[in-house]
Amino acid sequence: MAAVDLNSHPGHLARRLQQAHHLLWNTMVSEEITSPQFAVLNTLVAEPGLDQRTVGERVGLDRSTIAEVVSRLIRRGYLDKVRDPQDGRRYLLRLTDEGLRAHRKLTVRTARMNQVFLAPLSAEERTLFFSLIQRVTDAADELRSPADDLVAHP
Amino acid sequence: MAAVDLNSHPGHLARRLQQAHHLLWNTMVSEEITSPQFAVLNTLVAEPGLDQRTVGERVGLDRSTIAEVVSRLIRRGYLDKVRDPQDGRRYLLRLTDEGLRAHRKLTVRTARMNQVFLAPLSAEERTLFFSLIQRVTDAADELRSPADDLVAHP
DNA sequence: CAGCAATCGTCAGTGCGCTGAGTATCTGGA
DNA sequence: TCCAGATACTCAGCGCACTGACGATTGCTG
Repeated sequence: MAAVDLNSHPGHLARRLQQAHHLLWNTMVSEEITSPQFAVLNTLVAEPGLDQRTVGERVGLDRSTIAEVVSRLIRRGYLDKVRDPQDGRRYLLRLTDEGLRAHRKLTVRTARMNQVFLAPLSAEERTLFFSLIQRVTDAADELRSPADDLVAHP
Repeated sequence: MAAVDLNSHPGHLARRLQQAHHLLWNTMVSEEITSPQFAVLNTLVAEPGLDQRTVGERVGLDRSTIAEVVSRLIRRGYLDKVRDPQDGRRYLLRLTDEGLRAHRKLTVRTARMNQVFLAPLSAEERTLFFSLIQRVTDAADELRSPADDLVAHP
């Protein structure tokens, strides 16, 4: 009766999009390393020796989740974790050779997968796809921390 | 060095979009009932007495996950579950009065939340947003079960 | 310089999401 | 009629994701 069409609910669509992606990732990229794990490796390729919290911030994972992801990557030998001698609260993260090799292999495969995933869209549509999602996400993120940059002098 | 821009990875963006949505849902809709739980309630408003597997199919949850979601909804008194007298393998699901009330309340709130969530987009952009995501998702889903409808005579 | 607030990380608890293995039930064909 | 395959559900195991509470370390300030 008063039921709603879930296809007009962005949250529902976001979930389905992620599921579809997860499926494709598993078949085309890796069953070992997940997409968030790849994101962590990728961040550490760009900025080796980053601390755990900052890595989490770069890839969009909270302190608890990044801890779990990192511990799995360490368990599998892709990462090293050492205490920061300058600041005993921090752990500094660095890729192992194995981790670097894994990142190289996965970079190729994810590129292929993204091609397949985005195949239904034209070039302009892909650009639109990215920018629409990013605008919505960024706006929602700012609702959490309203105008941090304007409060540099508290 | 060989690091990639994660913002050109649809999987990464999908995850961030869902996170942003989750955040807004918690603050604007409910901390009790989650978005997938609402999807289940909504499906049963439209089609009361559906069996568990079919509900899962409607909202896009596999057999294991729908079982957990349903059990939580039952525990909180929103759902009833009875064996199908016609087919002893099935469980038939039905909303309680409490479940119906919850659905009504959440319908209003989700509508408000979607307004806020999509606020950065114009009307045409919203339409585009929905259709782009849906086209990508549908295409990926078909890679799993290629042309089921053409195999009606195996 | 002593103490207190901020910061980094861990842990417990809850919930979503998937696969693979196992059980009960049903259905169609030899 | 009986059994072999399909179907519905459960359970165990893994992984992502968040909050709130906690302990350790640091750094600022009185």
